[in-house]
Amino acid sequence: MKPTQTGVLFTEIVLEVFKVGGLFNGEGDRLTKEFGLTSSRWKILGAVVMSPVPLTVPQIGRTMGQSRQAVRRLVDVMTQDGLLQQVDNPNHKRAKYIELTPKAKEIYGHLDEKQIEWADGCASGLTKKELETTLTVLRKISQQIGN
Amino acid sequence: MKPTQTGVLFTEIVLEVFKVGGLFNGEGDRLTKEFGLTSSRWKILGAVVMSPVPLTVPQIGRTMGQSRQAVRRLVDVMTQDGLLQQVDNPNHKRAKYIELTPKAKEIYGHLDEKQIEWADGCASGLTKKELETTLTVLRKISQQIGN
DNA sequence: AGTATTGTGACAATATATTGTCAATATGGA
DNA sequence: TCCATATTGACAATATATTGTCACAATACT
Repeated sequence: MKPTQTGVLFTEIVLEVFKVGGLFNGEGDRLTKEFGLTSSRWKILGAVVMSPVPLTVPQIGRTMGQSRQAVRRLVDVMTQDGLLQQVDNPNHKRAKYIELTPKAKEIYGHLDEKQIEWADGCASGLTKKELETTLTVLRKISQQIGN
Repeated sequence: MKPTQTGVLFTEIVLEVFKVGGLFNGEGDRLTKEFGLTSSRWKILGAVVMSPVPLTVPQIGRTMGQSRQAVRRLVDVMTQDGLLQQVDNPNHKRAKYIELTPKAKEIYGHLDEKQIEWADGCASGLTKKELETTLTVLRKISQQIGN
């Protein structure tokens, strides 16, 4: 079987996504270091902050495209570290709602500032249209694969 | 500080890259399962196959945007499994060249077939132009962050 | 109501990956 | 040549993440 033109392009995108993902993780670690966080823990905070409704651990996992066990572990560590609270969920006896502590909210605010500067820097040299197309394509891929 | 329009877009792309990366990894694991491989090990094979010149472990790492230690570990395991050979490098006493064994070459061929079908499926519904823009943007990001 | 299916926490095993350190090897420049 | 710097393998510690299993809780369906 011969690859189609778009198929080849797609393969190259896959490899580049892996690479860029690794680089983003490194950048996230760098930005969060002064607050004693990591890229992964920051992402947990982000998922909780962004959601309009309170989230449980498995829901955070689904938002991030990760297993509930991976999120479970991070949430437990971050609860120990005084960044998250697990509060009762009236709709479910076992699955608690996850909330940021005041300490975490403050840190998240600082990080948001830094992240905005960083993102602006990264996005310079790229047009709005290019970025929109990229986001659209990535989201379509995400949906197609299964989410 | 207020985020720029492109900055916000960029942030969304970051999150989507993480998600899609995870999904790609899952797909890679699925495709390679019947050959006893994983996504990560397949990527090692790909890096070696694609390169026009023989590569050392750290060079594979740089190609993939990964630490040499991560690649080192996989290469050692795969050598044990009879997939890779580490041959003398006339230019360096310690850093050997990494080669595929015949067994690995055969598996890689089969995987390439499967991957082409998969990529074609994923790319359907996306135009060539969209994919090209996406690849270009991701590569620019990769370069900008530092690679 | 009763039952089958799904979702969840807890726990364990394993895979993947980064960071750090040290000694040996290369490399580039005075 | 000599020396400072960078690269590499070896080893260790730690972080991240998936898969699997089990018991319990919630849900859907009859």
